[in-house]
Amino acid sequence: MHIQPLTKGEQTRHRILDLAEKAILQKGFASTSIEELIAAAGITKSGFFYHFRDKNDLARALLARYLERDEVIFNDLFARADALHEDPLHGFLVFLKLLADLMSDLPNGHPGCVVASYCYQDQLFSRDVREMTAEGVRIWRARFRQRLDRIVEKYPPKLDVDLDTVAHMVAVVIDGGIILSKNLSEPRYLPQQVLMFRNFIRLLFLGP
Amino acid sequence: MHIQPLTKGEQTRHRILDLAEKAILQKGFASTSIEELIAAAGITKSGFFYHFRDKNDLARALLARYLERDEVIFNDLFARADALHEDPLHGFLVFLKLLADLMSDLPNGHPGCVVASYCYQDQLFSRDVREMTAEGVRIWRARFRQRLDRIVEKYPPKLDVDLDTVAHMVAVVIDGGIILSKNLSEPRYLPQQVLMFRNFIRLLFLGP
DNA sequence: GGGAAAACCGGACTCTCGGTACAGTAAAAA
DNA sequence: TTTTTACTGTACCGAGAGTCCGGTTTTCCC
Repeated sequence: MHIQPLTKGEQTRHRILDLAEKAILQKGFASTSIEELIAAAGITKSGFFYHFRDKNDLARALLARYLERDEVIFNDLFARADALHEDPLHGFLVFLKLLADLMSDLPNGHPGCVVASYCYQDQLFSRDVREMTAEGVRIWRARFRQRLDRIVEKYPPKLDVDLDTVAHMVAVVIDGGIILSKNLSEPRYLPQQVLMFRNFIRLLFLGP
Repeated sequence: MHIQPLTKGEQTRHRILDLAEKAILQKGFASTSIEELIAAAGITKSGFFYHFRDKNDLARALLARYLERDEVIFNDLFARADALHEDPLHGFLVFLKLLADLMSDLPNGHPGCVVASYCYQDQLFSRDVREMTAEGVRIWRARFRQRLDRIVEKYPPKLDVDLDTVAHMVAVVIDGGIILSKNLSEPRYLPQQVLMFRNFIRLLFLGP
């Protein structure tokens, strides 16, 4: 797997997406103007519309890139965790620790979740974009559900719980933690929440 | 405590706020136009600006009302829970059950959290509005922290946890659960998350 | 180095939105 | 009845949003 160089067009496209993502996570999609993006990117309006059909197309591209990156990040974290621990439960616990570490390392705190941001403005987007966010959440659930299935084979849970709900909770804690951190301007709250969820997993499968 | 009748002006003001809240939770603040609100409320633009100085003032009033209502709802739930159980831990567990029930009873699912909605568009609001959201979260934390302090006196936790982080987690689970439910259009996921958090509290203070 | 495709530029056009100003009026409260 | 309260009506403005088209430069590839 080698990295192929980006064409000039792809570079510009990524530059626009970077600027758009930052702006959208702070002001929302509607109040992020195309004009401000092209001004910051150093291109003209026509240049923008060469890359994106319309504003909704920008939203779609942004979300697609965000979901792809998430996939890469989580695959990497799981791979690193699995390399350290063969046991499914302890692998998962290590993963959560790595995740919390990753979030602690973000200097200005987590910039925000595009999916969460879209969810409070979903009427702005076309149906296919909304379906993308839903599909993204389902993929998350499936990924963690798979891990949990392997855990319960070896560690019967101390309480009778629905594993899909536990799998959902990963996303819930992250999205809720981001909101908490943003609201109180305290980046450390997010990793704290992840570690508290980790405590829950420990208690649930391992006990005190 | 008796309810005093609303003046006509207060009725209109509330009607505007109702419409604004619903719209803002679906489209975001920026794309909720004053024009659409007055059309739906059956008043004119002048009527709107009689009640609110500008759009930011609308945002402030909306948030203030939301926080006040939250306070009333949670006071009521705690009062009902405390009436059933004197014990702090079991009172808290009953509270969480009542909260989950309340959320299950919302026919179209939870409409959304104004604080969470504002958080992904905070650059749109004046400093005082942002400070209000932060203060709202702090009040939440203080409320739950107080309960947890009373619990630990009687039930030493099975793990060494920071109680502020546990207190934060109530808001985290609710805000994250709302996002989950909205994204997958499945209202039941939110109460499920609350009950899963309840499981965590049980395991933490009571054990399996 | 030449041609084709990719990557943009310039500018114009239409719409909506937030906000202002101000004069007047109906209805409710005192 | 008088005085607030709660609006209506109209007219206006500047800013900015999204869109479109015809042209021009830049880059890539042979």
